[in-house]
Amino acid sequence: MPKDDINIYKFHEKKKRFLARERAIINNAIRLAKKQGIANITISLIAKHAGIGKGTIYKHFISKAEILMRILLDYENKITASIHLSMRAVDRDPFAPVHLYLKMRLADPELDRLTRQLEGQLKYDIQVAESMAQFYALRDSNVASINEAILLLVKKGLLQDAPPSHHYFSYLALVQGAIDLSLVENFQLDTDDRESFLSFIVEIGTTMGKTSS
Amino acid sequence: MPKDDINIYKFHEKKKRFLARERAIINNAIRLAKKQGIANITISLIAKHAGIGKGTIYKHFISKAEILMRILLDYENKITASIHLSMRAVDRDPFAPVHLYLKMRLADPELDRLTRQLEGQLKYDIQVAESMAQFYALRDSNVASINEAILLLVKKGLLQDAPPSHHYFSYLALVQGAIDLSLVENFQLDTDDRESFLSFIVEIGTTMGKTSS
Amino acid sequence: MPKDDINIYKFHEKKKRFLARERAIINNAIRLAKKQGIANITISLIAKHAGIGKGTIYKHFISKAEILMRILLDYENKITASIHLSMRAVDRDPFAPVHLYLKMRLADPELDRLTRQLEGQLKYDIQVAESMAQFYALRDSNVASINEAILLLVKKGLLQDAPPSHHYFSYLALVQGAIDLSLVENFQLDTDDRESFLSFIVEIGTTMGKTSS
Amino acid sequence: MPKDDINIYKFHEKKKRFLARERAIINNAIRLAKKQGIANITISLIAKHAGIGKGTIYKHFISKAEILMRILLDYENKITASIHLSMRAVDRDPFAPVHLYLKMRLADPELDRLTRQLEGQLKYDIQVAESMAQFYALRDSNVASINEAILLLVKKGLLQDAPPSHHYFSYLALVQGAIDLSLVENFQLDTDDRESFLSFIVEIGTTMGKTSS
DNA sequence: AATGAATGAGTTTTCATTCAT
DNA sequence: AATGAATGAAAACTCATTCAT
Repeated sequence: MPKDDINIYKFHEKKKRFLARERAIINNAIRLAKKQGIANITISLIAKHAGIGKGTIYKHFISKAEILMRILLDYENKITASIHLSMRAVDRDPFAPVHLYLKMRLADPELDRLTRQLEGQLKYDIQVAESMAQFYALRDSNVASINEAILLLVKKGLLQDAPPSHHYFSYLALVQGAIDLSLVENFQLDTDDRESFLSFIVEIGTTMGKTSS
Repeated sequence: MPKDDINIYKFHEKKKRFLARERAIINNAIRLAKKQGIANITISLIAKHAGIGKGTIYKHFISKAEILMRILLDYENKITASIHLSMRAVDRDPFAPVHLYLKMRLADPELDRLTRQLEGQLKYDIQVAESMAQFYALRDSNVASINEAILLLVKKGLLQDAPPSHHYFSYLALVQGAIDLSLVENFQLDTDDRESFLSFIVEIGTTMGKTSS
Repeated sequence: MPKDDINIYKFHEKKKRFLARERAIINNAIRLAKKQGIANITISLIAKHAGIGKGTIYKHFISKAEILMRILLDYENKITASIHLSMRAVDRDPFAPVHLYLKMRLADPELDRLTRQLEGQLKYDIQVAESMAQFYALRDSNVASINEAILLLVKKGLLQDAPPSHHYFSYLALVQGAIDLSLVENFQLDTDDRESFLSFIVEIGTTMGKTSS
Repeated sequence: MPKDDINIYKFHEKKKRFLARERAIINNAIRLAKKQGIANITISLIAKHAGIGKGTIYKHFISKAEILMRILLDYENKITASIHLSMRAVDRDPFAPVHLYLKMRLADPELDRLTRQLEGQLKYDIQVAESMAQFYALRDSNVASINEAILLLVKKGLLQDAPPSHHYFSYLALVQGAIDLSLVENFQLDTDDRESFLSFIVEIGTTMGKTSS
């Protein structure tokens, strides 16, 4: 192997390791926040669980808020990507965007709830104001996409004629509530129950408001 | 007025002022937590907003966690009282407990959400473990009461025959989700919309699953 | 009873109660300090145990340090009085001052040790600097008295001819050490042992250095 | 120097500096406690005098009580080590353990007294209960060792036949008392006097109770 | 005169962030 | 580039002292 190739190879290896570490930070932050609450995680803790030094985290993120912000953005980005993907299938299945959106949100209920808590916390943090604006823009666009998809369903006579926001909000309320509910301890939902309960909600969510034609 | 009566009067005045301050602490804690997130409130801040000294707060609560705990318990107690009251009206209106419960939860959506966040945080705090157990007991009893009321409705043929928990969870999911949703900024719900949206949810909530007889 | 006499009586009653309260404060402060260490007593605690309000304590003492100071001074005063008394008996029993002094110190070992700790603490407190000076003057005079008594014993040939301070210091070292020792837990001295041990020390103390004539 | 060796060297350097800082914390805590009383030292003060930040102290000790505890344990450990060492010399000099023990205790009278005050304070601190148990175990073993040495002396006819605890307690009483005495200001002992006084006490201590053979 | 609620200065402790190695 | 020891701002909490009743 020529020397340059070796260097390029090494460079890519390095980059890969760097990115892997970044993921490790995020993933452990998420895991710990899920397990013991946002209020109880520290940079030290994340570093230890990610198997790296505390200082290294600051090579990847300029602040703790930035990490939390990143979790929020990653989540919304993933949903955005999924919506865009489903848009292409809208001809074959007009329900695809709505359906996929609901599925995405319910796929990891703990993460979904975590992000809502994060949003509530970071909203007041001037440090990440810019990223927050970006996040809101992203979500607005997602809402707009969903509304657009709903409008299409109404036009096709597949949904009752009502403002899209009505439909959207109803879905969302049910889904979001179901998520929170499924996560509260002491509600005697064992793992099986929880899964079936969430499936049941998806079912209701995707038929709610459908014209009975 | 005899001297003793004056003293009794003064004593009650003092007690009243003491309790008023306690309320001021709680209310300001709630107000601030609603406004800027649980993560961003401090004892100093609460004291300043309640117009009292930092030390005074510790005459009423032994720790910060105790204040948060109190908010949680007060809320659940209020709901408990309301349920017990509605139980008496169950002969005239079998839907009363369910209906009142939903109304209570939706009466102050921000507070409702706050309590759920508090629950998530205090769950891991050994300091208030005992109070937490008390809270869970309280809630369990409330859930049991609602389930009982639902069972009655099923027996009377007013609700579909399904496990009470199914009905209860569905209500809850919708209500809770609607609360969170109504509170998220950028969802372009102005005050009027929000009110009508929540009324709409109560409507759905109390008819959902009703037999079409 | 004439009105004036009633008033005088009342006045004395009041004064008596006032003084009793003062004693209650001091005694409880001592009791608590003995029981749980100087570092762990608060004004609130003393007030509660004395059965009075916190504020009342400040009618008697201008500060917490003043209370501690008072304990110190009371103790030294008591010793002073005792020495002065024994001085009168010096003709009949030339050992009386020395003997009584040692007995006084060993009468309440816990209190004796407490006062030595107090001295170590109050020494640095500017607030009570004046009282501290008074305390030191008192003690100096006591030391002088004892030395004088020792000198007499030497002159009478009842003690070895050595500087009085030598004798005094030896007594003191033994006594003080015995006190501390008798108070340290884990030294397996039950109450009986302790009493006999302290008596043994008095014995040694009063014979140490005696001429064997 | 090979790269690895450099790293090992650096690692040791770091570790050494870390330990040096720990010593600096302890030593300054001791110095300040001696100078102005335990009651008057704060973490801030220790940090300032050790030339480090407040937070750094908490890298070494989990609480203030832990620092004080450490002083206590260090002292008792040092004595333990010394006793064990002297045990080996017991054949040549049967008085060695007793003598060395007395010398150790008198070597730094201020520290000795400080530790006794610390013991009195930490006894009531639940936070360090475990370490306190360790401390008591250590001391019990030391007392046992000394008693053993005394028993040997009695058997050899070098000490009067009395329970070892009698001898031990007498030594201790004298030594401890001498320490406290030598530290009390206003007892007009200048540095020279103090030294000679303590030597005199060691002298008495090691001959006290000796059979006059 | 007695009280104890109120106070805030001062303390301990935490933890995000920096930076020398 | 990675580290973790060091930092100090900021938080929770304590308690001697004040003062209105």
